Amino acid sequence: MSRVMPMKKISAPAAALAVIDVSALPPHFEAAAKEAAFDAVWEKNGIYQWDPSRPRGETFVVDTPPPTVSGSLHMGHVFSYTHTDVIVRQRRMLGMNVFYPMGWDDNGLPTERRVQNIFHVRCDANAAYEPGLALPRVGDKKPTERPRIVSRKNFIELCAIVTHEDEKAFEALFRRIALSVDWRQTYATIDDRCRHLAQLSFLDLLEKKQLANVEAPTMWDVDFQTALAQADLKDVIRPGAYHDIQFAIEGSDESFVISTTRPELLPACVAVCAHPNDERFKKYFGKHAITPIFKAPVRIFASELADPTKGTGILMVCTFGDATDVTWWREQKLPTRQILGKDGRVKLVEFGTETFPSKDPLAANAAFAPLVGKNVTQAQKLVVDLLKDAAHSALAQGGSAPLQGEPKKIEHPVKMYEKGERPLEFITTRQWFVKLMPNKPVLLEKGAEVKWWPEFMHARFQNWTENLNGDWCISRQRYFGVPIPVWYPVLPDGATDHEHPLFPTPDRLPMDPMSDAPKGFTEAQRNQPGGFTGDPDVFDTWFTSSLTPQIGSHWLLDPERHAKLFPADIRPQSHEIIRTWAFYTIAKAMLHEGKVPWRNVVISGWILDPDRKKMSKSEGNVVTPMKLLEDYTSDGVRYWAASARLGMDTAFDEKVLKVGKKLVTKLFNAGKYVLGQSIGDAAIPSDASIESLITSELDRAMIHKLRAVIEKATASFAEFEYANALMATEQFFWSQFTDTYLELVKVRARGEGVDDRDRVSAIATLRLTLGVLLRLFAPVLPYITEEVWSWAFAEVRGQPSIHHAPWPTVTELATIPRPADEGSFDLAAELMTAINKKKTELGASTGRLVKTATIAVPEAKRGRLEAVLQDVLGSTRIAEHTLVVRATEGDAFVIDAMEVVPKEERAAAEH
RNA sequence: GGGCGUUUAACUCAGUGGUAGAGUGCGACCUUCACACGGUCGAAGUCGCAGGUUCAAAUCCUGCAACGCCCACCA
Repeated sequence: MSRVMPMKKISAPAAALAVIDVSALPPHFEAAAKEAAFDAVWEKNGIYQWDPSRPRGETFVVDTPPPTVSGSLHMGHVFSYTHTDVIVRQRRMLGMNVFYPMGWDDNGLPTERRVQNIFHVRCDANAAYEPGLALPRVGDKKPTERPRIVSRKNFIELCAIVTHEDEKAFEALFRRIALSVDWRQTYATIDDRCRHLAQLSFLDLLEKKQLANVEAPTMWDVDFQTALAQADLKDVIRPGAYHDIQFAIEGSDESFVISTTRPELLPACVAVCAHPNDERFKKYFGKHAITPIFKAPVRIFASELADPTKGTGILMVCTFGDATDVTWWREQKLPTRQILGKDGRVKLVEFGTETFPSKDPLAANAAFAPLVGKNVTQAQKLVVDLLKDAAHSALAQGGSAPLQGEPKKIEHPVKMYEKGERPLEFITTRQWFVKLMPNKPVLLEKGAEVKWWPEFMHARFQNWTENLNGDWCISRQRYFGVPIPVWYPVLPDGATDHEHPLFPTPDRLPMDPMSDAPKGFTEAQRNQPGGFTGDPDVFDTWFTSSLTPQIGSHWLLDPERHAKLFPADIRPQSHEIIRTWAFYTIAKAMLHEGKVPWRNVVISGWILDPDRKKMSKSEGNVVTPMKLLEDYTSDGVRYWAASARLGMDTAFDEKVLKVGKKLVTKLFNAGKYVLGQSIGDAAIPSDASIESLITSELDRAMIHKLRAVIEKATASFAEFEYANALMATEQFFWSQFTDTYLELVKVRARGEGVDDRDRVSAIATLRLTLGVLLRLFAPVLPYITEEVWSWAFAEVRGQPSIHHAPWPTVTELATIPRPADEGSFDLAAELMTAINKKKTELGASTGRLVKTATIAVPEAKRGRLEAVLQDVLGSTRIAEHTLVVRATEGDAFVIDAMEVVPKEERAAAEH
């Protein structure tokens, strides 16, 4: 149904200037109703759909970040997703075939944790599957009984229930904020296609010899009981204490003191180490030391890595206290004395054996026995107590207590899993690794091939890549994830043969080695001597997430589609996951195809709360979006997001939302005014174009300023600086268009005392400018611009949705002659301001009629003023005027005298 | 310890060599025929600090400080 009123005699330009029935419009923009209605229309008309038939060159591919479906969205999501959408909408208007998919990251520990809490369950991979198991939700109160044990399959089903609900809620919000996603192009990181592609990725890396399966000390979280990669870590400053412990030199009565923060690892001590140039300890290198309590002989060696200024300058190497211990263990080929189990508790070991030698096994075992089963904190207390006992001195001849003095409290950084609560341990386990260390130079090269916006974010990538200190551990001992597609033969003696893993052929993917049998075996042979066993692990979630460009393009599953969608054009993301998501995605694309995954990385900043802290769920300072969307409209919220420049952290500020809402209202009203202006009885040649009707100097001068805005906005968008484009457009719209131009031409548009030609020129200019401004605003304000567009432009221009209308160009305006004087518009505005100022000084409103005014005009402006003077006098309602040409200060207009119509006379004068 | 970013009006932020800007807030005035979810006018800043380059510096260089982020080897 059209809002455009029927015209009597329709010519092309007359139709373009058709009047809308203003009285049919509501007094205000009914945002909530319109948002829902437009979403439905856009969906029905498929205006955000990617067209696979168009060539790559016309396509704009987005590698959308799949949000972690974690229950609720906050303003941080709205913020960064809007940035992407604004860019995408502008590219679509440029005529590009946009591929804008949406994914859901439902893999991983956060989901597991939530499911455990929601249903109060724990997963046991060995538990039997219970078909049709339905469990109640436990709610918020902490249940007292133990969690119910469920099988891996049941657990995954519960995860699916929870994530699916979350996806619905996310989609609803994303639609509300008008993300122009092609909702046919969705995926979840646990779905068949993603599992398929992740497993294909694994097989491809295997074929390219970029994988390793090794048993080695690995960073381990004792709570989650899984291996971790460097990127999963955070440093946390924690309290600790230096414990000074006396060691003896074997076969002498000499001793030295080491300083350690981890005395509980004393039984795991395998060596002692100092700097090669350290005169204090030079004499000991090559000899053996004896540990206190356990009386283990350990090598004393020299290493550049030892810092003579730290502690006492000499330190104990344990298996494993930290990453340096691992380095020394490897370089020095030290023995392994693992005392911590996967659960982070001390496990039973026996002293006086080859692995745990001791000069006094009886005493050592007696001292060790109470430690068994204790966690690190408890064990430390017990060991410290033992060290206070002189009987445990390392010295053969006996001595004082091994612990010298009181422990010295310190604060030091400790490596922890980013989602964990206890420090990591290094525990020897068998894991799969992707080789990164040998590929560092190529990775840096690829990182430089990608354009980073803002550019300085590239430094983060370089920094991280240069400092990488290990390969990528991709196996996780979890349940909810993509299974690693591997089996191992079980030898006749029942041992697992890790040296000869069995892999599925690609045609069997996606698969789960825990329920599928390898070729040549039957399910009955699972875990039997001479049979096989499945790898129970799943991939690191980043192993799948790092394939998002390939997931969108279907990669090996559809090479033709892949060629059209890979590499992507932009990867939008936030800066804290450069080391993970950006890094791993670059690594995968490089390892698989020697390519970069995308041409541009566009980095959004963070939303900070008013105290400038990152807004995050764990901080409890989250502002929920729904209320704000209701109060300020989606466009208002999007305005706020689009006001922040790329990469800049922004404090959340409701004032900016308010400004956004005001802009929406202003567009509604300005649109209503412009489209309600009638040309009256003016006759328009039927062969005239709307551009050719623009004949007045002021109008041409206004159009000329509009050209500059189009150029500025277009250039800004090319560099993803949507905020600059918005600012330029907004500034022009508000101060030049509504506050100035609209006021200057109102009288002329009404046809008061002017000829038809000038009246039509004003209306044509209003229309044309509104049409351009709406399109310039459309990427940021999709709802209000679509609304105003629908009143007339949609029909007149034959472009039903503004979001498929062409982005404005100066070429559109090429047929409109330049103004005789480019300064005409500013000159008119300047005089209007001077008159308004005078009225304000007189206490009169700007709309008050002026009987007479005497205006001092500087000589230089006199001639130039001629062409726009009538518009100024009309808009300022000056009935009689006298121009006095004279010099003024700063060549400004000066109102020498003004007589306004008194209030009481006004009513009479008006009619 | 290394790197990056930020520092401009009360607040949120533009401004990369040429007379300090916007919006909000504040003050005064204005029921005006698109809009009071409005309009007009106004007050308000040693551009973090100290040096330097230049005819000229918020802008370029050097140093420092505060705040934030990323990274680093937990003895």
